[in-house]
Amino acid sequence: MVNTQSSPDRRQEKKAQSRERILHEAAAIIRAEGAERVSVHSVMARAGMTVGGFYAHFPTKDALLAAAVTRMFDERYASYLAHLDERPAEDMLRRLVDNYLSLRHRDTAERGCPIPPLAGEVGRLADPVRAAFVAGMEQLSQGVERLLEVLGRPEPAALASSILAEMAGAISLARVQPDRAKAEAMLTASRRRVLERIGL
Amino acid sequence: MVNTQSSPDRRQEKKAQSRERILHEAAAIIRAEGAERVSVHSVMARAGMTVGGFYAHFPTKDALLAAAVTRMFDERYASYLAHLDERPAEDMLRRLVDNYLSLRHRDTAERGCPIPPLAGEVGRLADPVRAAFVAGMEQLSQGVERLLEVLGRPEPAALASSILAEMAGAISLARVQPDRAKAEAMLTASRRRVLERIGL
DNA sequence: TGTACATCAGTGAACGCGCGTTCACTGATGTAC
DNA sequence: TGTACATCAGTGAACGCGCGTTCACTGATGTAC
Repeated sequence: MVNTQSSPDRRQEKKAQSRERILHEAAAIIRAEGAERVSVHSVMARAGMTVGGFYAHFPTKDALLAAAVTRMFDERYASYLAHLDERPAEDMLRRLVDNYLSLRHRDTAERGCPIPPLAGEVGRLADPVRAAFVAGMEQLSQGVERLLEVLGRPEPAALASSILAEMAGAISLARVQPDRAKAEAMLTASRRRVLERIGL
Repeated sequence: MVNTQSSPDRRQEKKAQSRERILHEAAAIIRAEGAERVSVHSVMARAGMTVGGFYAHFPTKDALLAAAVTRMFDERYASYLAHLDERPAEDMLRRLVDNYLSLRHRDTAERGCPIPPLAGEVGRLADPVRAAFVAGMEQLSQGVERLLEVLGRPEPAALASSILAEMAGAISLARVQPDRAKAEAMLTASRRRVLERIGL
């Protein structure tokens, strides 16, 4: 009965796809170059459109940034956090730490964790952007806390916070260090100590 | 014999003072708002001058940023690093960690450590700026390593790197968190664990 | 000591450029009959 | 099925603004004699 050939809103669907592309490109720029490097022109060009069309999707640039930050956390962690209990807590934590503190993560910022590139500058951005960031960060922290709780570690919330701080700091500093061997040494130093602190 | 009233170069001295003011203001802006927020106009206005005069002191804005980054590390750590051996290594380390992971440090970014506000964006700045940052960071890391060595801790370089990553990450995340109590909990969590890992 | 000239730190207007946002428009898609 | 009109996602020029840098200038300080 439903007309799929030319449904009531094929136009609406097209628009939703455009919005997705804008969000995706904004997220990639933020991760690779920081939120202050996102310009309406650059995002729209990467999404295959021109500047004027932007305002059919978002009321302001800040609204885009807030939506993009939420999207970034979802892209990287929503699936992980939704399936916390499907494998042993040890495996889940080891996977997180090994992926995070890897040269691969250092070298592919445009698909990496949103925290390191944003931590320094998000405090200066509009409130909704900051709020989106804090919400994503707390969700991740609570997920780690839950895994540590399952393992029976004491003070799981404090340990989760401490570990997240070290991981985010280590990736930031490893990305600044142009000497690849030194960067790897930093990541290895943190990876071993984080795993040890978790008890793995 | 030396004429102090109107010495050969009182003008040169005045100019040096202007340069100091420019550097100091640039450093304050970087720490409080990030390097991308430094504009020639804003720095000169804060230093009590106008834009055009800037180029009597620095050839480009990037040259200012590089000099300001070096200055920031010197202001905060040169004296500390020069007197590493004057007090027990335990005291020196405890002082560093307690000062670093404090609400006070979180709330006074404009006089704080250069690493947290710069870690995320220095990779996108000009090479000399990044080089100045890496040099400052490595000096601090080597200072901590030396103190850990004195205490006989195993793998002091790796432990220094790991601790620095956690401290920088924790301050960044605590600054993003608008809830002061939550921020304090994060700092306390990291402070206790860092001190424990050092063996204090 | 007094005068004439040289120096140069700092001024402020101007440049070309990229920014976020606005707006009159176009043209493909959707609806009404 | 065919035609006339409505909708609206996206275009691209324009706006006012702040940016880094340049440059002709000013006027206080320094030097020469």
